[in-house]
Amino acid sequence: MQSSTPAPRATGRPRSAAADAAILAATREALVELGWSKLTLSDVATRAGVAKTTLYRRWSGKNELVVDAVAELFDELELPDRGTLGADIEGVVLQFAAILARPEAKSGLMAVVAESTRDEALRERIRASIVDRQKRLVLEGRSRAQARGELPPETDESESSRTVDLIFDVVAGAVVHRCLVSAEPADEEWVRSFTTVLVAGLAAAGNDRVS
Amino acid sequence: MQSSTPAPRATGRPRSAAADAAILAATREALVELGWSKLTLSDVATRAGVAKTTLYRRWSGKNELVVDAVAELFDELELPDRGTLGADIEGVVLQFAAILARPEAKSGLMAVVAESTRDEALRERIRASIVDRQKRLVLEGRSRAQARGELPPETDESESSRTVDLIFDVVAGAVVHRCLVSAEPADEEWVRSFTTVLVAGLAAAGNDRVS
Amino acid sequence: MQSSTPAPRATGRPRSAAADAAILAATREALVELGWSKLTLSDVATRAGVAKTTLYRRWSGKNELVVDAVAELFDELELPDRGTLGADIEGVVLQFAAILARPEAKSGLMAVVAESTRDEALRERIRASIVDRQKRLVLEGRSRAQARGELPPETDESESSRTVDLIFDVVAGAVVHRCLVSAEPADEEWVRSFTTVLVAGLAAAGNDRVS
Amino acid sequence: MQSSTPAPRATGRPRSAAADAAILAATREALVELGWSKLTLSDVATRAGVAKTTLYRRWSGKNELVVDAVAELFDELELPDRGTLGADIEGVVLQFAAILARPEAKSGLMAVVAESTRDEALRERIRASIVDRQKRLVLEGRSRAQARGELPPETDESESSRTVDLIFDVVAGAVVHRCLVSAEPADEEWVRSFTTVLVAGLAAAGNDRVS
DNA sequence: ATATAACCGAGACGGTACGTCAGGTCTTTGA
DNA sequence: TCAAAGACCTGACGTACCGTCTCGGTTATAT
Repeated sequence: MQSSTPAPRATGRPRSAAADAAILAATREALVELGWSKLTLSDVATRAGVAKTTLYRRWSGKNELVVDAVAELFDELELPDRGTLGADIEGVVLQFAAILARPEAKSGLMAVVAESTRDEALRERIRASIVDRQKRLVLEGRSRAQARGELPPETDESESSRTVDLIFDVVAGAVVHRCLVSAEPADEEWVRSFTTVLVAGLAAAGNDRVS
Repeated sequence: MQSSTPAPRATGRPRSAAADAAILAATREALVELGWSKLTLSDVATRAGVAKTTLYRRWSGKNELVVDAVAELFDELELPDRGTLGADIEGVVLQFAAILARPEAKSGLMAVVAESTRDEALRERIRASIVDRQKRLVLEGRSRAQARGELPPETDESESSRTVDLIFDVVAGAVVHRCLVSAEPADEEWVRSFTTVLVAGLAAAGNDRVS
Repeated sequence: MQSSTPAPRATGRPRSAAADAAILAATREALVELGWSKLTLSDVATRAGVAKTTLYRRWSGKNELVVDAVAELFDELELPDRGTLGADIEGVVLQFAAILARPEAKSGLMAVVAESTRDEALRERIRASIVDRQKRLVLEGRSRAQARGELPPETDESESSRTVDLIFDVVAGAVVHRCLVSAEPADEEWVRSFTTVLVAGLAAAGNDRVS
Repeated sequence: MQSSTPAPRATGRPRSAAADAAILAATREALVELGWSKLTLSDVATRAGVAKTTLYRRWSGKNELVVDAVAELFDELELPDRGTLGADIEGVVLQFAAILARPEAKSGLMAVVAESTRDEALRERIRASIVDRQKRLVLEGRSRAQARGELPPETDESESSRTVDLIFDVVAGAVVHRCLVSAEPADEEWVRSFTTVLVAGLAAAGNDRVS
């Protein structure tokens, strides 16, 4: 996850593979109990049964560690085929909201995003590990909708890319804002209202574009 | 701003009014230069030409201070009448994006939101100082649109409130996500695309509701 | 002991006087239990009931702290008047040996001397706090011996100073070597033998000089 | 030097003999550059082109290693026959002072002596490798002086042994104190003064004893 | 005018976490 | 079996910031 083994090193004791998993799990556990700002790397090391130096050998700091720990949470997202675009969106938004309801995601995600405003490398890491990784859901949803005839096929590639980005910003932004800032549950009712607006908007905007 | 002076205190030296402003300004300055995580209260006190104790006498900690410092930034938002609902939204969204482009807002806002996931009182403070305070823009925009006949009038009060919240989550969430997570500029092109989708969605959803 | 209050500081909370004494006592205690190399400043701070920062605010490091802690041990040396030069020397050498027999002196003194071989400032501190401070004993002993007619009066000042230094090197060096390197007790028998040689040597060398 | 290989080991790869010399030389080099307290075994291993494990296989720790590295320095001492007891002593004292002027001796010797105050085994190692090894010089000097008639022959064996120890403590102690504590050069003038006192003291004390 | 009371600056205080470093041990590949 | 490499755990390092406290001193109102 964190580094693609730049030098394969033929000699010396190899790094423990188990340590990585233990550290990430311990990080999530600490996020749940303490939140991001009270999470300390010493504590994570202790929970993982690992020395602090081992932790620093693999991650350069708290932010990078938390990104990796949180990123794993979002990999369980998937887009089940529910028959219509609206239903598909509702399904994935509910999953997304469920993940954001977990304290390790809430506290960790926003904190690293905040940090990333002053750290270009961190922003890239977040984008690579979390954001771009989940855009697959938008792409897949659109393909299905196009196959069903709910949305018109793509004509312009850069236009297509911009639309994916826009949808992602709207969906992810709205859900995050609902869950973290408004601090209201993104329950079925809210998700249905939101999806209604979104699908209608997409359809109208799509028709505008092609017409 | 911070607390409504529970006991008015008739005697003793009154608190310096100038100090409050100096501290908030120093806080924003420090946010620009250092970002949230490297901002220290000692440093803010020094910048403001004030003792640390003076600072702690007025704010209980870093989070509360930053909320107040950031909240002032959003008070300059206004909704100029541009003739149509879409143009009004575009105008306010551009203003919002301009504020979010400033480093003191970026770094500070997300950080306190992250902290608020584990601090109920802080969340309330954010809501009172920032979120609810700006919902006026949504309310005013809707009134104008209804007066122009772009949106149907309200019938159900709780339904109305839910819609305001939804719109706020969508607008604020999308812009924040665009600016901070995607880290792309919310320029006129993006804002136009976003507004198109939003207005179409609202119109369609509104028609659904009244029909 | 450590600093002669360069700036009397009119403002701010004054430093606790009790802390200094507690820290030096704790340092000696730790020297007894752990020895120099296993003594840690964290441990000293804990023993003294003081924060580590308080300790670092007053001493720049382990070496300086130990010098001050050990220096106090030697202040109890005195030169009782026993009637003859030889008896006076025996008396003070026995006292010196008694101090060197204490573990806090043994371990601490040699360690800081070793460190001082690479630290000019530390060497000066040792000289000022310990060595020069105890040369008073040599001076006083010589005065008495001269008053009794056991030694001839001084004629050349720089010669006089060199002689004091030589005697100090011989006395301190021999006792330290006996106690720490040879690790044999500097008991009455050894002290008598040593004093015999020294007094005879001084008398003969003195006679050489004046004759 | 360090241990007499208790089991000669008939099988497996034999230990590199060159490594021992390289390690001791690297240790002295590191003592010169860094001093005892900043010398690290990792660094010594790197300098010697050897793995840390190889080093630990041969020495149990830093102290033992430094004792062996320093001990070799003193083996070059010898007692040239200059015709009189005083001249012989002057010669060897000047050699001793020259060795102590070298940084690897200064820093290393005192440090291990300091450590030895809390480590019986280390004290024995120092005594065996350094102290007792150089007492040969005192013995040889006395023999010559007796042959020349400068000192009376021995009568009592234990008395003889005590005298050798006393002389060694006085000579070694004074020179060490002069060089390391007083930090003044043990130049020819100082050595002459010291020798004058010592020889006169020995002669007078010896006459006392036999008379 | 003179208490009284809360304010102010400065800075020391007891803590906690930081990120680094050295000490020794263990685990790998290779000679 | 030893050697080299390097990851491992432990624990101390010296620094920085936290939030509290103790000073000497300054403004206000309330007598």
